[in-house]
Amino acid sequence: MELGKNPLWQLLSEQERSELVRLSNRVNFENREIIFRQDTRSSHFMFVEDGLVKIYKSGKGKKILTLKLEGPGNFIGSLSVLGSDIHQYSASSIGASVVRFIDHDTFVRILEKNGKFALRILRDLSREGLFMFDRLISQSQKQLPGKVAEVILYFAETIYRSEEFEIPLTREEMAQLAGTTKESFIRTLSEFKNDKIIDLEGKNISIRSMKIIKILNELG
Amino acid sequence: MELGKNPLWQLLSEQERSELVRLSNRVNFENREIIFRQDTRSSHFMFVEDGLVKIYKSGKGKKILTLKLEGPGNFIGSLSVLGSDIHQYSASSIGASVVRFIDHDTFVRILEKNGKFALRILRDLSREGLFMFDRLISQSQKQLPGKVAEVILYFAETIYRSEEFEIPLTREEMAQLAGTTKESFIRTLSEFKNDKIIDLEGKNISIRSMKIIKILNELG
DNA sequence: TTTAACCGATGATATATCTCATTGTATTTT
DNA sequence: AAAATACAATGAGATATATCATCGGTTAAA
Repeated sequence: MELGKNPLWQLLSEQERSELVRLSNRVNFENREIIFRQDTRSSHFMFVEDGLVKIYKSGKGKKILTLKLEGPGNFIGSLSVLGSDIHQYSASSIGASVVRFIDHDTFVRILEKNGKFALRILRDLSREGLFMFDRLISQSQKQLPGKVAEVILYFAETIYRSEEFEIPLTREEMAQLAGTTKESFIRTLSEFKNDKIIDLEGKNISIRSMKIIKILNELG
Repeated sequence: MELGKNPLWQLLSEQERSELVRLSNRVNFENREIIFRQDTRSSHFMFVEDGLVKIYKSGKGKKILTLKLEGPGNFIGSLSVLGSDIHQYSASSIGASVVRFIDHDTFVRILEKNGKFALRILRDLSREGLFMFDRLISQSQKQLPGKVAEVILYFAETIYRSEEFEIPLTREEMAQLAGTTKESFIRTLSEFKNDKIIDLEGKNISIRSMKIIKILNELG
């Protein structure tokens, strides 16, 4: 997802776009490499051009909560860059990824000059915020089967758009995405398997009854 | 907090401001009156000019989660207006309040034309998003004493800026703000009272040991 | 190659919090 | 003024999930 191939960038003038390219740079990340770390200064807007990125927040103790996975064509960390000087969460690469780092001042200058573009970013950010709210509310209100079903559905519908996929995360990371412990997550996954709701073999999941998954997700 | 007295509006030209005033209207709400309801169409930007407004989301069953209370000088529901056509949560008045309703198209037109203003809104929205994330994460990770301490601190520091205040909510509403049940909330409040962390008399709370409250809030 | 660390899985136990029930008081409705 | 509803408080019991422990298998390090 090169800069320029995304409809988002169509809102920029040729000059703005070239300025953006000139004053930004692409960075390659390997599996599990950290892209930015919570509590450090946020100085750049970041745009995922390729790969998959994990956005997570570390709480008290060693508790980690994964907020979302972000694929190509999306900004990461914008909320922190705009709303705070300090990153409020961390990001790391899942597999190899490519991220474009855009200088803060450059981007802000363009936002100020180009209202249509700013409005577009505003809408994207709002949608992202609403999505995260729903996820966090799920984590505080749903119980285990609902949480696990939600994670499975997240991979099936949002990330891979397929009912069969290989998860690039460990069980513990999946648990962090669901807002529970790895033991509880594993147990519930096993129950899903025993109940023939999914096929499970290592990191490969195949949904056998999308209907039940959806019901569990809805019911909580 | 009249429109025009807020630094936010200084970013608008005289013409833009008068257009905004002309195409918007102030509405008075009484105690517990609903301002907008989840799952209805979101057509207006709303700006709290006076009073206090409760933002909440109803989940499965009759579970309600209160996201935040919003006072004068703040927008409500912008996330939904920008990121969705449908309100993703509800708002109701706590006590009497005054809300300015701003026509969607008018506001968007100004946002598009005035990048500085759009950027300002973008920053406000980001800050608001980050704040809500923290609250929701608290609700999913903290346990009772931490949750209750957080709510007390919220009133003391954000809403009233005083260590002594009268809460305009019932115990049940406070519980919804903490993300727990009314029984659990009441019990924990009583413990705080017995442990002489707070003085409690009906809806009047006075913090006796801010230090302990803060520790409980931090520790979760 | 041996050792160590990580990962997935499962059992036993502990515990925090929800649910249900009751009671008194305050507030609102009739 | 009486009845009905809402609210605050507290107890007993149920339950979901976290925590702790273990164990085989795999991967990475020494």
